[in-house]
Amino acid sequence: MISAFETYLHTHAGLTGEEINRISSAATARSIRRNELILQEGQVCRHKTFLVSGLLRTYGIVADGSEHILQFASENTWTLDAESYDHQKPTLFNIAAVERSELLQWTKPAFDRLLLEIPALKAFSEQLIANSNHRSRQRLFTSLSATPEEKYEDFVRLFPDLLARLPLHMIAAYLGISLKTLTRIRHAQLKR
Amino acid sequence: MISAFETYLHTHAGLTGEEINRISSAATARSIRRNELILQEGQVCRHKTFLVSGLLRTYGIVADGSEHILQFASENTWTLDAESYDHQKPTLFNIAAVERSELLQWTKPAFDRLLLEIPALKAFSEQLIANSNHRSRQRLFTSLSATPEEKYEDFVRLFPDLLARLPLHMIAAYLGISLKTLTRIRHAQLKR
DNA sequence: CGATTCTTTGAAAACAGTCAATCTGTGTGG
DNA sequence: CCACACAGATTGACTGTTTTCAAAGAATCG
Repeated sequence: MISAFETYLHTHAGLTGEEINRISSAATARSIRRNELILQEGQVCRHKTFLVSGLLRTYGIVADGSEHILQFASENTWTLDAESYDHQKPTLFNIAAVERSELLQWTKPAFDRLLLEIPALKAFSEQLIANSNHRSRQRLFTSLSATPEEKYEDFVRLFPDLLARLPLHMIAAYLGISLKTLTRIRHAQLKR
Repeated sequence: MISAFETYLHTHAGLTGEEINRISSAATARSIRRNELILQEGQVCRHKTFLVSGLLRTYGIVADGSEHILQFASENTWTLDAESYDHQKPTLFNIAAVERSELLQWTKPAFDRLLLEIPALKAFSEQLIANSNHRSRQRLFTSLSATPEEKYEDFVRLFPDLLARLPLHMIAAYLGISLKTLTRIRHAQLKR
């Protein structure tokens, strides 16, 4: 489990073996079951999480009880609620496992220390943040401008691998459309 | 015009006078008229821009010709297309003046040098990026979960000062609703 | 002051959402 | 190993809202 992470760091961040060891050994491994929460509304996000295997979703619940999904995270990606983590204040969102998942986690003090000690990790981190912002900006634009059908096609294009792993109601909650509309779209596409 | 910027840096970034001078003197001042573009789809975003006065909007145009607004920037805020700026590649968006505006601009090489030379500026920069990400995540969530009426109320709450400065069709393009719906909402609220 | 831009309104059509029932497949516990 | 329960998917009928198209009046910019 650690080794999958080390391979990831090696190929994506270009760190030295010694640096990678330092980062790995500061992590705690953890395994969670389907539907288990790693962050709950009202709590403070105390860890940075790397997903070795499995699938997580970040979602919020509004007044009428409906769930809306901000993000999916799958193998070899990171997840957290940045706002809550950065300022160590209560979050508005939840992070839960869609599938049984294997995680590595760092507390904020531990990771902050690593960032100071390892400039290349800091640089890699900034790059990840920039990517994540870019994606969220892109998604906001789609959310503003696309029809439900285009949103679905976009999703299929961007996350072909997630399609089979997610129940449709979660895809609908991610796209901001109703489950009914999503089934209608899929039905219409079969005819093509 | 420079002095308004220096006051801003002084109160928000906590830099020394010498650092502030260095930053100011690397900037180019520029004044633009209503509807003038400072970035156009297909171009590379070559500058980081600070808005001394006025109002800008960042928008994209989709296949059917409709305009969707990602962001407004007003006095004492920064604007650019980060994706295009970071990688110096063509942008998908446009940035145009809603009102006559006064800008300060830095080229990427110039600003990158400042970031290296002035660690406090780097830190301040990271903070601005984090804030902007947080806002865009928040907005994505609203866009997914709120009704048109809630979106409008949110906008009024967040940007009370912009309300009178923007034509309604731009507010609608920002909220992702039709102009007709926006007028309906406003009409309904008068009755309360 | 003239021209453009902006706002409001109406009528009609399109679309997505809600509610409710049924069907399917999967997995768990007996 | 089977039966049952449960989560997920699909469908139908209906409702309500939003959009589209179009026109006219109001306000604002240059």
